[in-house]
Amino acid sequence: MRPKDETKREAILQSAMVLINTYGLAHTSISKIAKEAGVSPATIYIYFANKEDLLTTLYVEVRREMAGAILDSIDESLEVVDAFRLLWENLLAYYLAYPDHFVFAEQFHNAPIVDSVDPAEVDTHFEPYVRLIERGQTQGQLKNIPANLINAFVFYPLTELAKHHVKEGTPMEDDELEAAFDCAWDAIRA
Amino acid sequence: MRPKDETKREAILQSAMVLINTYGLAHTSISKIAKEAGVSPATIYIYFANKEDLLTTLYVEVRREMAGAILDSIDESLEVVDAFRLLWENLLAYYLAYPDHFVFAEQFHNAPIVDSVDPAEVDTHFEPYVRLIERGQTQGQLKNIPANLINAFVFYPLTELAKHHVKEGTPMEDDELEAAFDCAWDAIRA
Amino acid sequence: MRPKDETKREAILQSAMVLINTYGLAHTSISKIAKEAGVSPATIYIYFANKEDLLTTLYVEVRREMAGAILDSIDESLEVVDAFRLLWENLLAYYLAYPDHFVFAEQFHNAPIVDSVDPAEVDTHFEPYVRLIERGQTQGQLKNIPANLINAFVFYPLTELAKHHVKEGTPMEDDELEAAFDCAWDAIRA
Amino acid sequence: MRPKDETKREAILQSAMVLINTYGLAHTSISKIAKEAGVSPATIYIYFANKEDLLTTLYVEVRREMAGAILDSIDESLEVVDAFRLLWENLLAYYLAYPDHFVFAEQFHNAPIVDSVDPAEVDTHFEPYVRLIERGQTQGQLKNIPANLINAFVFYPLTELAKHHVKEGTPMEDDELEAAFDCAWDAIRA
DNA sequence: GATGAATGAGCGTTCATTCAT
DNA sequence: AATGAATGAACGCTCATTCAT
Repeated sequence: MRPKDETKREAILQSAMVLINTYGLAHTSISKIAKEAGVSPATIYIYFANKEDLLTTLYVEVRREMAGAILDSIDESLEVVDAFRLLWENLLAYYLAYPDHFVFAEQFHNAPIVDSVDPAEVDTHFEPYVRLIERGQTQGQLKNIPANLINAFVFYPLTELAKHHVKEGTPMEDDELEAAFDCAWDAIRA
Repeated sequence: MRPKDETKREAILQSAMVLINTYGLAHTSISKIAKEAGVSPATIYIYFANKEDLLTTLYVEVRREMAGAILDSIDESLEVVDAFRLLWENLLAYYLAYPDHFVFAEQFHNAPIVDSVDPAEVDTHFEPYVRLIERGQTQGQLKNIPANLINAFVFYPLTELAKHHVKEGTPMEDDELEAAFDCAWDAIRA
Repeated sequence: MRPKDETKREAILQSAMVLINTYGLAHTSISKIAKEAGVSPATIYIYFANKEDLLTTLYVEVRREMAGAILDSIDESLEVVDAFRLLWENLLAYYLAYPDHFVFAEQFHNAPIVDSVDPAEVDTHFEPYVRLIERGQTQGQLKNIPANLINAFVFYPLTELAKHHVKEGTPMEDDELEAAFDCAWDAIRA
Repeated sequence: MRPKDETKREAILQSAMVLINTYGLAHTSISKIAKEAGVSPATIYIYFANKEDLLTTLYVEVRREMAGAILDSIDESLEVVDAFRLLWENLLAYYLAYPDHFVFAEQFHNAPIVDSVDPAEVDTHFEPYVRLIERGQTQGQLKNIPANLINAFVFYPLTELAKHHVKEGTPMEDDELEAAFDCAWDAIRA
């Protein structure tokens, strides 16, 4: 049977994310999530098979949303550098709108539990990004290096910057964003 | 009276790190650490005030060791680019020798518990690195951008690469290292 | 959902009282209470916030029951001496029926934990007794002394006698009861 | 071998009493007593066989001191009523000087652990008191009732009054003492 | 005699999960 | 679908006691 109340499901996921960001995976229990979401602990088991399922589902959905927000406006007609630039700005806009998503994704990504997520489930959504890199390399605009290296100089530095500003509660200034993009682009351009 | 057994303290810290890397902060309990270390749970409380103290102590010590291994051979007589290059190689050597340290530090760094560590306790040990950046900027070899930006393009990408290879169990090839350094240097050089 | 099982709550309170009377406050743990009551330790926390809440609740309920049993039949139409005599007999009957209550109340009353009970919660139920003393003093049948002094010569001696007989397992003979009442009345009468 | 440092033994007993009066038997551990007394937990086991031995020893010594302070000045040349009056004043003086002793003795006396004390060890010291009662009864000044009844109207009421004033931190006024003695004497005199 | 180190057992409490309604 | 009741297992931590010096 299909669950009735979609808002309840969302409340559970959202509460889990907030608690995990605030107190950590280790101190976030089902009953606390239930209380925060305003439902019974038992209700959570109607929407998710168990705690791990809840957490990994949350991670996959967050990653999917992030990928969509960042990549949806990227298309093959754009110059590679402009595509990267757009991607960069999308990422920034997203982090401003949903800082929680970044913080959660980073925590989860660095915990062993991430291994219980099928990488394909996440990777699929980043497919346009992979194609962008391939195009940049074929066209000679990007260094001819493994994709994960490109990754390491595009996503992680910005993610790190974003996290830093979220934590400090300070906004990211335009010129810092500009400088950061220059660094990233210098790092990977041919 | 019996003197404190320093090897016991080390066994506790080491066991904690291994378990946290394997099962995560959330699934690493005092009694599991004790069992892994071959001591009684009560013994842990002779060496550490409580679980948080144990974890933060572990983090600070790991960071200190990392800083030492990476920075000790850096001195002011080196050209800036050579200093960065040396630092890069030190980092790689360290990660090959102590991959656990990287994995643990990343997990801890991305969990909320990191906020209970006094940043100064960690930052002090990276002071030589900060001075290196300043020198590079005064001498015009580095971009004139905030230190945390430089950071974001030097440490995090390599850390990320290192983590990736640790997880996959694959070695990092010389040419990948070379390519990665080129990216990093291109990112930050003036 | 399942409704709360009131018999379970009672079993917990009763088990706590029995164990405390037998082994003392210091040696009565939640898990022992749970075992004695035939429930899980966790179940106790459905009915009580924590151990202290369980103990103080037990004390207040015991005191309330004692007050009811002793004072309910006292009314203002009785002569003061007859009222005291009736109270005396009620007390005796109650101690014969529920010796555990006396023993527990005394142990609790003499332990520092009693300070965490709001005195008002207990005192309210002894209000008729306070009024009886006031009446006896206004009518000139009782000595004009503070209420706690009257108390000290009415309740505590009998309580002590009752405890003594409970402990020894001997019954209180009619003539001892008679003699005891005479002492008490001689102590407080004008 | 005889323990060397008598002050250490006293410090342990005194610390135990203070902690038990403040936090209760249930929350007073050997290691807390040791810390309060400024010794090692292991040292306590040089002076006492185990925790129970420490506690019962403390109780017996407190009772002995109380008996001595109260009864030493009583001798057979005194009129019975004067003897009771003197005893009364001694008791008051003692409670003013050592309120802790009263509070501890009452707590211990009402806990099941008291059963592990040989009553004879305590009763011996109250022998003069028992003889006083016998004399009073033979001479016809006291009611002809069991000794424990006399007890119940002499010691417990005053003890209760004393405890009350200790807890409230208020002094006992002369006239209250006077009134209390009158009550007690009226209770037991022939 | 005196100590701090060391411990297995137990503490009060919360956990993830299931049950009964 | 949704709930609060219920639980055995596990949590972080402290216990009374002993060990090694």
